[in-house]
Amino acid sequence: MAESSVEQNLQNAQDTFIRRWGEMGQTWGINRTMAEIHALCYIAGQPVCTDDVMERLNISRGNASMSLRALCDWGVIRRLHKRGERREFFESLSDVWEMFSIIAAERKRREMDPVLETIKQCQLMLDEATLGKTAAKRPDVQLTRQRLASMEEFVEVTNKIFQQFITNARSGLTRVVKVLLKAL
Amino acid sequence: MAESSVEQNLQNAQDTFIRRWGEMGQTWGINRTMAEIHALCYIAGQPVCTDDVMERLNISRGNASMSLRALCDWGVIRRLHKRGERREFFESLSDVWEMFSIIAAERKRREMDPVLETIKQCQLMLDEATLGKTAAKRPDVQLTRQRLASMEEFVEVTNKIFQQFITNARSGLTRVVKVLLKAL
DNA sequence: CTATAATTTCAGTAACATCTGAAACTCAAG
DNA sequence: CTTGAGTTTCAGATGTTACTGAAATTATAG
Repeated sequence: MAESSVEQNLQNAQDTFIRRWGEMGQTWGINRTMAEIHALCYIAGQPVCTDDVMERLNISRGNASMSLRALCDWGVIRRLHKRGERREFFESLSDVWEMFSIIAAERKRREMDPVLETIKQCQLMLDEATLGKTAAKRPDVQLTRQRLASMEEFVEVTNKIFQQFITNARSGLTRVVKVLLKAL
Repeated sequence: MAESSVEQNLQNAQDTFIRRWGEMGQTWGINRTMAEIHALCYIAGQPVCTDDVMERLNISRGNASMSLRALCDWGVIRRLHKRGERREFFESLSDVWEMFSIIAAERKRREMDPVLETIKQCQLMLDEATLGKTAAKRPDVQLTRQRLASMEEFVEVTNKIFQQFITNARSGLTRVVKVLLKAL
């Protein structure tokens, strides 16, 4: 096969992947462009510069700059200086598990922890010390307390699972996964 | 404590929970209002009608109607007729694990499965049969193939874990979780 | 059938998120 | 210092999603 055609096939395969990753990101609350930039850095497998991103995804310099910064803040890509180059380059982490772990940690901190705190707070509003013994026994109060407790248990367990993935990302994640899968 | 005050405390605790749940939903790609309606149905612990939802969350009839329907479509709340009542009521599933499992199943189907399919498709574009033996050996092609493979493995494993949660939601989820937690 | 309660639909609007492009800034080399 | 490649910032434009309210539809009771 001719050189140029190979080039094109490669480009094609990468673009297909990038698009899909962007779509998925969107439904998980990450904006399409950011997800696409990340996918590009990942699939390229080598450092890319701002202009690469702009051309490849057809976006403005401003957008590229802001999104690249945000991805660096998340920690899923890294800034990289090349000797004798004025431009900055960016490269993705190569370990998918590590990327996942970084994202999971952040989302746990930002979303699950606050929910847990809120539930505890709600429970406090409805305990005997606040309402008095008689009021705390009302069926409607009991019901709400029970639902809060179930939800708390759920979030608590999910939290622990997340935590395990996070702390085991680098070294023994495969072990964790294997245990889980074998047990099922 | 006076009756009215108890009422108010209960309302307050519920509202706090509802708000937080709505905020969390938003960052997970579920719109705030839908998440809030679901939270209301869940925390109320008893059937609520459209007007309850409208008053409690201060939204229009149209919005309430559409969102309630969507939640029914998801399967996390159910329509309910009361004898001699013209209005329709809605109640949430009470088992948090079951709700999670329903949502997980749907998201797996809608988001993870297509990603897997796309990755396989990309790999096909870059295999020997398509590119020829020489081209397939180019370092850039090899690199992309390697990255696709890593990502595929990750999604595949995640998929299996999801699947296990889904199929074990009703009966033995606690077992699954226990095994996982003990192993960590 | 008619009257009426409840629900659904949807066009228009409001609110929000994202993106652009140009100006301001940074910094290394001369 | 000056120059210019490279980067960042942000006001305004654009695009997207969510919401309202009123009209159309459906369902129930008499």
